[in-house]
Amino acid sequence: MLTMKDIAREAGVSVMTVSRVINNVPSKVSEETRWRILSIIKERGYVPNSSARSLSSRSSRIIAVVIYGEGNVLSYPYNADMLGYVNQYVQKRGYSALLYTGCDFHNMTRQLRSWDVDGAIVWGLYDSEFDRMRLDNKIPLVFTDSYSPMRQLTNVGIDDRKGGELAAKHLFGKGHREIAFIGRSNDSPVLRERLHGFRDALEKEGARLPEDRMLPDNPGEDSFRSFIASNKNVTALFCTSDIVALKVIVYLKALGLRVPDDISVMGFDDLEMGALTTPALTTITQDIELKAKLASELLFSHIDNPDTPAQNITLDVRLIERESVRALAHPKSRGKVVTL
Amino acid sequence: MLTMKDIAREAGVSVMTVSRVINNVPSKVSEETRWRILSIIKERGYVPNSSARSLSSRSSRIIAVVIYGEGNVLSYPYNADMLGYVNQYVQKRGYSALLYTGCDFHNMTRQLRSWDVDGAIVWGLYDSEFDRMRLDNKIPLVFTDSYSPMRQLTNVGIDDRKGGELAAKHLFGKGHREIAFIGRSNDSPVLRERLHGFRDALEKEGARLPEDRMLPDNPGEDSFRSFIASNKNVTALFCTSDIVALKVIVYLKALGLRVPDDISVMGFDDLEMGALTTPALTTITQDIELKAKLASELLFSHIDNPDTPAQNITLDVRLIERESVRALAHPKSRGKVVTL
DNA sequence: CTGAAAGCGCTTACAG
DNA sequence: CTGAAAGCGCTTACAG
Repeated sequence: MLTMKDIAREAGVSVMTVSRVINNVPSKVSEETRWRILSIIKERGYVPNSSARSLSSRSSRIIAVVIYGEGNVLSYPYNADMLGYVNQYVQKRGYSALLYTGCDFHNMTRQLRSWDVDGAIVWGLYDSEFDRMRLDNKIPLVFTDSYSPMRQLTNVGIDDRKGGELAAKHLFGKGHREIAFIGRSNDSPVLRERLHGFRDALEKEGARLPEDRMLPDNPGEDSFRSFIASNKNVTALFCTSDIVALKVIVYLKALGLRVPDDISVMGFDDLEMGALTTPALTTITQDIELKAKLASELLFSHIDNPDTPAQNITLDVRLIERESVRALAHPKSRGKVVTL
Repeated sequence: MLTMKDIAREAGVSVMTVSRVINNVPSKVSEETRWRILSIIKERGYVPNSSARSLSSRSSRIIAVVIYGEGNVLSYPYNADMLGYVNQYVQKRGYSALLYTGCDFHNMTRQLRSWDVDGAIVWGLYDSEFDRMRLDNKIPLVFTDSYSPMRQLTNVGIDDRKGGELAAKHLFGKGHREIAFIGRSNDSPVLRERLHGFRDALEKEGARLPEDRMLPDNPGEDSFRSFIASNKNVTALFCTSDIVALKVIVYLKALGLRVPDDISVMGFDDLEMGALTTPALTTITQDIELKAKLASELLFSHIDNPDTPAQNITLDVRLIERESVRALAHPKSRGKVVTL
């Protein structure tokens, strides 16, 4: 391996001078020696050793991206998109991204510590886990979509409650009164917020969302089928993710129900694929790239200046109307009534 | 930061003994001291510093995952899926995954060298780049989907040619004679193979694929529109990726053409979303998880034993018939002829 | 079974 | 503008 010492010897200087040139310490090396050293470095293809650098400077220039979840979390397009954008910002700043996925909390913390990462961007956990994560690590942490009540936590989220409201108002405005919610969860504060926004807006309009009109986050085909069978007058479904919405549409098709002619379906996330399906999905959109950008920028400002105050940013959401929700001529009617 | 020295002092031993316990050097430490040291480590939450370890042992236990491409490469589900699986295998082996995406060849090589990665899994490049990548780096490299003619290159790919053949036979078998190919590329050997397999099989059946029946990999809506306008008797399209197939279906819909009633469409990749659309996509499937697994295993066997011979593995592909291809009653007819 | 010494490739802090 | 010394936290190689 080519080391700084080799470059120094060839240039006839000490390693310190080479180090200064590499780290661009301003006006501490004469232009002439700087140039000479630079050309030797280039010629030899010398690359400084990051481990040595990390060890002596106590800064690894590594950012960990932690996605908490089971199985292949990247097969969920939202996670993949986020990671892709975050990684771009991390690289642009000259840092390296270390990927960690899984549910092994202990192992995760070990990784962050052993590599002495300069910071981490984290998502996929629930409240208490976020907190534990913060307490276990003294490095700058930026969370995404956390609803932890803890103070001093830097987070970038979206207005999940408003997303739920927008969905409710849209469906109601299209004449729907008998509506079901697919995405009930006791664990996920994100889904809880979407539910509350949705239910409150519905009640404000004079409609209701009883307990038996809710299905869990990712229902199997069987439970979905019996749900539909016992809720024959439901005319619209709000799913808290696009993936679930698309699955539900497939289930409905198997039941002989057409979307949106027989029943309307809404999603949440605005994944690219939602625009490519038939019918194209009406959904709630969030700006994933902006979220990734802000999370990265917040992290770097904490790294550059540890006194940066904690911030909790909430990004706006918007409704994207496409084709999967139909305007109801006669509220309360479902069935093969074609309205064109 | 807590160091080995701290643990050693507290246990009343030298750092060497602590090191031996941590690295599980067999039967070199008495059970009693081992146990004492272990409990102190646990109690204090000591985690060895990976940079120091890497520096002195000349093994970083880092695997780089390099995805060559512009923009957010992870918004393409295939890349995301692969990365997710590879990362799982890397973590399972106790290694860390460093992610590198982009097109900056020079920068990429610097990263691999500066972190002294133990190996890398690479995809997304074209032939000559694969070769340069190999020559520039002396670390174990496993490629994916490379058609580099170079010897001594370890690669896991799929039978792209057979994929093209399967598509051609399927469309022909369904009565299609006037068929177009969407995925022409001068750069990508993968697409070239799919084309050759497709065209050869078509010609063997007695059909033809003239030059003006081909469109580039990711055609814009305008060029696609004029292509369709000037090829009115085409009854089926074979797209070399599912994403393109789904986009094409949207374009067709905008033109008032229904899939598969008016025109049939096939994809390639078998992305999860292809099963969730209407019509569900008929496509060529590959086992991404297996590809990731084999690539990881090959890499680790090269890391563990540098004398492992280079291998080039080709995985099989299969046709998945869903709904986007229609059986033609009367070959050469296109239009609003409903056949039910 | 255990330890003292040297060294991995850098940077920090000090001196000139 | 330049350099000699010390040290970052480990492991390797040797000695006992």
